[in-house]
Amino acid sequence: MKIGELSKTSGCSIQTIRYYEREGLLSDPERSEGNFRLYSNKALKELEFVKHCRSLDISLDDIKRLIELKNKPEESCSSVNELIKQQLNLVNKRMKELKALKNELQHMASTCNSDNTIEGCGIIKSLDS
Amino acid sequence: MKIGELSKTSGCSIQTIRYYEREGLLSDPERSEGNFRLYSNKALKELEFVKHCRSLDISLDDIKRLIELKNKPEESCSSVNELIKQQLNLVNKRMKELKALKNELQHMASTCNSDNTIEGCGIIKSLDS
DNA sequence: CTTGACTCTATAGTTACTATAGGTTTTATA
DNA sequence: TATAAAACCTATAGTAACTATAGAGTCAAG
Repeated sequence: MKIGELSKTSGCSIQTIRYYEREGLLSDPERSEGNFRLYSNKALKELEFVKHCRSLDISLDDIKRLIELKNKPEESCSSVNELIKQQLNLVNKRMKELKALKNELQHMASTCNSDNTIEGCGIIKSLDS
Repeated sequence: MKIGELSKTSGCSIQTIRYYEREGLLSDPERSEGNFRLYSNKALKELEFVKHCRSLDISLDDIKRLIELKNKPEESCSSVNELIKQQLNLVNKRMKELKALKNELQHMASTCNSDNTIEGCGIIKSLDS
């Protein structure tokens, strides 16, 4: 299939597919006589792997590492595990931050009386302090 | 005070301060004879306002809007309230995403037996599906 | 009067894409 | 068969919010 079809099947934009290729996350596809990219089902699988990783917010660099590891099936998977754990740490950290953030925003919103002028607005006041 | 001192007092890097100035979030400071930026306490307050907003993940564009609103003390503060509510929505949305993400990552981590080879690694398997 | 710390501007790099310009190839229609 | 439209190509620039660098000027201390 050509890139347009791969794009529709995978849900990745054409530009993103070409970008992943440039970044070395997808293997170089065959080319038609007119230099169009030609993809197999294997290529679709590769792309879906990347997509799945991205949906877990794994960075492109880390995805590259995972792909390399995938290609060494005899090695220990402890590095894969390590990577996932680190990702989990990142997520946990970000969640904590977001919780604190949510609390402050909620508190701020509660201090606003919409009939007020900005002069007396509790939100602006709390941002000022 | 000069930019170095402002940087230390505020905890913002010198580059960030200059960047905020370029972006119109800080008013243009006085300059010394040798063209060094000279800041007052008012400037420090301005910077702290921006910093506080950023700690709430409010975008620079939105901060600009808040600053404009701050300078119209007689207007209704409903737009300020609206902005904060939208910010809260963003945060809530992101938190939901992160929760889903965390669940999947945790599940994945649990399928890994560190003594395994990558061949049999549950993490890679679930990323593949 | 020189050294070193500080500051200046302008520019490029970061992440993960998205968008555009300008050109080629393929496919569909007249 | 001619041509127009759709799909594709590469290369480059833009996005957010900074951070880092190069190369130069300024200022205080010894």
